[in-house]
Amino acid sequence: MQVTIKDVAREANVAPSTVSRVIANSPRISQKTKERVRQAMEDLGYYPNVHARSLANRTTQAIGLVMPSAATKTLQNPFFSEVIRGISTKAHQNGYSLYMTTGVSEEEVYEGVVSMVQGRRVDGVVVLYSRTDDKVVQFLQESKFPFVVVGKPFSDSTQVTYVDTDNYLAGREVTKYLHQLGHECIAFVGGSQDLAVTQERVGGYKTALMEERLPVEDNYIVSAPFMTTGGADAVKRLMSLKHPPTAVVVSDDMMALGVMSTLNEMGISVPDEMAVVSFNNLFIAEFSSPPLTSVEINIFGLGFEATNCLIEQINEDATPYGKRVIVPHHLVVRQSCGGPQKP
Amino acid sequence: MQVTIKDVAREANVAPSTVSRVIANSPRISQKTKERVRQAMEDLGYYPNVHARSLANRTTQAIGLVMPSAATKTLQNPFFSEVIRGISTKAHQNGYSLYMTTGVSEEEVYEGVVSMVQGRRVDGVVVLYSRTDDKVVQFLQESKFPFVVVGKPFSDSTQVTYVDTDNYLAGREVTKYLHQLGHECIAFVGGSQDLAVTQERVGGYKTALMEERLPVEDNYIVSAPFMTTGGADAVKRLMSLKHPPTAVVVSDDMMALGVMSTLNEMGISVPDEMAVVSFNNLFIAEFSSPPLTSVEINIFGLGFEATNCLIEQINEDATPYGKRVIVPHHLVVRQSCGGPQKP
DNA sequence: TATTTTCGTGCAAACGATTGCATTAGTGTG
DNA sequence: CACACTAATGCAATCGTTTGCACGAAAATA
Repeated sequence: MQVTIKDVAREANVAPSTVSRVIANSPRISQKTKERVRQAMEDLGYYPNVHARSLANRTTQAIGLVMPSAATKTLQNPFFSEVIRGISTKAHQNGYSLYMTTGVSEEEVYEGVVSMVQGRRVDGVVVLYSRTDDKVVQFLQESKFPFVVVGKPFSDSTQVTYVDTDNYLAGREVTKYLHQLGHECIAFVGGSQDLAVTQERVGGYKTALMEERLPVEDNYIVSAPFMTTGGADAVKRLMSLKHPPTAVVVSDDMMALGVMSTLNEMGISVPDEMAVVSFNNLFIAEFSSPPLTSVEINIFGLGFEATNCLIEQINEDATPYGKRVIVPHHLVVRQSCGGPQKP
Repeated sequence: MQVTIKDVAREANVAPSTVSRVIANSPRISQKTKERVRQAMEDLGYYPNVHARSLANRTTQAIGLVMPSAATKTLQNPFFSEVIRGISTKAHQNGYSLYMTTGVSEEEVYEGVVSMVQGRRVDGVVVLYSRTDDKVVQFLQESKFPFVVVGKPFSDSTQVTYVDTDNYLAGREVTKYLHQLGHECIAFVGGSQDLAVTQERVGGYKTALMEERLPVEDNYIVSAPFMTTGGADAVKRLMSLKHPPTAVVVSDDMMALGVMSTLNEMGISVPDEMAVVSFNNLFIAEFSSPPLTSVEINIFGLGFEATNCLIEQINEDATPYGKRVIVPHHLVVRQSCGGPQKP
C-alpha cells in the first residue's frame, strides 16, 4: 500500500492539510512543524501521488511532445534525439517531465493530442514538425491551449509561438559560399516540398543565385523523399544533365550522406569533382568521408528555447501571443567543399 | 471549464456511474442507454480526466522510459530513436502512452525514476541501458515494480526480465565471416568496457579467433569512448603496430563511421586495404562510403518486445519472474568487407 | 399468483491530494 | 483585565472518476 499524506500527518501529529502546506513550503507553517513533518516524510518514504495532486491542483507539471507520425520514417533522423535532449533539459530544470504520444497515422497522432489536451494530461505542448494545413496546430489554437512549434508553422505564423532557424538566410549563405569558392553551377537537393524547412532553404538558395547573377534553373532543383532512395535518383538526374552542376546544396545531413554515397558509386569524387554542403551539422557530419561542411543550427537550442517559451506561456495566464524566436546558425567548414580547408 | 462525467450524465439523463460504465463498455448497461450516453459524450465533447481516472483506478496506462543520463552523449546515437519507436508502437497498440524523465547526472536520473514509481505516475518502466551496478535497476527490483531492461543487465540477470541481442554469438559470427574472407589479422574496436554489449561482442570475437586457431592478441583489442575521438586514436594505434590488422570488427555503426573516416584520412582504402564490419545496421550504414557491412539487430524489435514483456508483467499480478527474450540478428553484407559483393 | 432471478441503474464511498475558512493559542494594547 | 490582532494549525469541501452494493422492475420459475 502506498504511503499517503494522512500517514505522514499521523506520524507527525498534524493534519493532512499541514503536511500539504509543508510540501508547498508555505510560510504559514512554523519552522519547527516543518522539520517534524519533513522528518516524518523521510521516515515513511513518502512521495506525493501525482494524480491526486494534479486533480486537486489542475496542473500536471508535464509537457506533451508531438512527434511526426511513425509512418514517415522521419523519426529516424537524429535531429529528433537532439531536439528532445534540449526540451528535456529545460523541462527538467523547471520541474516538468515529458509525455509522448505517437501514432502510426496522422489521424492517430491527432487523436493522441486531443486526448492529451482534453484529458488534462499535460500543461502544454511542443509540436516537433510543421506541415501545411495541420489539424493538430489548428486544434491547439482553437482550444487556446499553450503550445509552441519547433520550425515555422505555415498558417497563421503571426498567431502561434514558434522557434526556428532562419532557414532562408542559411540557404542564401551557403549558396553564396559555394559561389565564392568559384562554383557557377550549383544545384539544390531537398526533402519533401511540403515541409516549411525545404521551402525556406530553397528560397534562400534562389535568392542567392539571383543576387550573384547566376541563372536559376529548374533542372537544378530536385526534391526527393529521403528515406526511400537516399537521394540516389536526385543525384543521377542531376548528373545526366547536359551541364551537370559542380556543387550541390543538400537540405539535410542525412540526405547529404546518401548523395555522397551515390556520387561515390558513380566514381565522382567529393570535393574534387563535386562540392557538397548541407544543413544541421549532425554529429555524423564530422565522421563521414569526407567530413561534411554543414550549417550548425543548434538543434539542442531549438528544443531548449521552445520549452522556455512554452513554460513562460504556461505561467502567464495571458492569452498566448505569437512569439517568434530565431536561434542563430553558422557554417562549419569541413572537407566536402574543398576550398580553404584543403589546400 | 472542463466537461465532466456529471455533465454527460445530466445530458443523457443517467447517473455518473452509468456513464462510467459506458466508458468501460460494461455488459451490464443496455445497448439503448449506451447509445444515448455515447451521443451525449459526443455532443458535449467529453474526454475523461486522466488524473481522476488514475486516482480512482490505481492505474495510469503509461509506461516510463529511463534513458541514460544526458551527460553521456550516448543519447545522440540513433539507436535510441529506433528503440523508442519500437516501444512506442507496442505501447500505442495497447493503449499505453510514454513518459520520460531524464537528468543530467546519474543521481538525477535515479531521483526521476523514484518519483515516477513512488508517485505512481506509470504502471511500469523500460530501462534503456545496462550498466554495472546500477542503482536504478536495484531500486526497481526492491520495489517489486514491473520493469524490463533493454540489453543485458549485469547483476542478477536471472531475476530481471530483459530483451537483448545475442551479442556473443553475433561477435563470433562476424569474426568468422572475416576469416572466411581470408583475413588472418583481425582487430576489435569497441566502446566503453563497462557496457555489457561491448564485453559480449568482444567475447564472441575472442572465441571465434580461438575456434579458428588464430592468435588472440591484446594489441588488437582497443576500446575508445566514441563521442570524443570517433575511434581515431584506436585506428592510429592499430595501424602503428608492426603487423597492422587487415580487418576490424567495430562494435557500433557510429563508431565504424569514425573508423572509416580516420582510415580515409590516412589514405587506407576500405575495403581493399582494410575490411570493416560492425553492428546495429543503423540506416546510416546504408549511406556511408562504402556502405557498411553490419549486423542487423532489429532495434525496433528490441523496443517492441521489451514493451510486450512489460505489459505482460503489468497485467499478470504475479511477481515478475526473470524472463529473457533474445531477438534474432543477421549479417547484412554491403561493401565494407569486399568479398562476394564486390567481385 | 407469489417468489425467485435477472437485468439495468443509481447511491455514495473511496482514491490522495489542495485550499478557503474557521478555530485556537499566543501576544500586545488600552 | 478585556480586547483586538496575529500566527499556526485543523476542518471539510473539492477535484473527476470508479466501483461495491442496494434497489426496483421485468422476466422466469414454481
